[in-house]
Amino acid sequence: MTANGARRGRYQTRQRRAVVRTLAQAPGFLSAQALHARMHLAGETISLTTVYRALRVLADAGRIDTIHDQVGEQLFHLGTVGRSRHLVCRDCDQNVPIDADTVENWAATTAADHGFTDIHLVIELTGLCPACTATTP
Amino acid sequence: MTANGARRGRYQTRQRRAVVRTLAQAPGFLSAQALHARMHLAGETISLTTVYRALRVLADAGRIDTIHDQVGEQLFHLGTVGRSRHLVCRDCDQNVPIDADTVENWAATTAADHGFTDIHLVIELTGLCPACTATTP
DNA sequence: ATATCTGCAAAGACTTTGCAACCTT
DNA sequence: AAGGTTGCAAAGTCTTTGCAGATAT
Repeated sequence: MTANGARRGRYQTRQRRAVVRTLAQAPGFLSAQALHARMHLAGETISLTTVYRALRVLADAGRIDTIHDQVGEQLFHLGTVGRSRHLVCRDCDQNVPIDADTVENWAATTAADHGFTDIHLVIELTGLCPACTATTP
Repeated sequence: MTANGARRGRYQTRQRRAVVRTLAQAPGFLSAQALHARMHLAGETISLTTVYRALRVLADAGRIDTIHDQVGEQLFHLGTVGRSRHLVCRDCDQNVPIDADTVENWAATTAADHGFTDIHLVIELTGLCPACTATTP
């Protein structure tokens, strides 16, 4: 949208390297705020603003996956293998990446059958993970 | 979270009826703000606060599906899991009911593979219909 | 009559933006 | 040197909450 968008992400900086490194060490998905907190604990010096900007650059470049938690907070995760989507636990937010080829093919086929183009599929699959299933009445 | 939660949704009010009615007439998913705007256009008098509260009541009661858009805004949709779904045109809102057995089976299988229970699947499939595809640059 | 709802304004949480100084190339 | 990047603070979204008055049952 902005002409400036194309120019972002050209320089390597201590902060951006740190963001990628921290993201790489994180187990699952992190919110921008959680990532920032984690970096601080690790002794990194970086502003929340910069974390957000770095994440946007990474997202624009397709280097990270993003999903949203139930409150609408964005969650980020490094390393995208294909267009993996996620299965999220409604209780503890634990999430598992899943292979969505089946649905995506279905979506593409279905849409094409009706002559629709420029398909966009939003899918949210939630449930209770094994642990929460056990502890829920 | 609040013990008060259980007491919500007991009274029928003009505003809540209007929320449900408007939601029922909407083609796909709407954000709280969009719903409020739509209601205003329709001549309804209701505050944004009340829209949010009504939506929460409906969501708590399981009467609406909620997902999140790409910016993290919550989107609501009356109706329900497991029913016939729709393919919606992003330009003209025209929608075609589609058979979602394939995805639903996929969802159930995938979730079960990971030990998840109480599965909830929300999908929104949009695109440009033949007519709009033709008239769009 | 009483518990629930509504609306306003204020507060909260997350994210983005303006701008001067600082770095990377 | 040139242009992207950073950090701070301020501003912007979307959403929730406190409270007094209005409303549903």
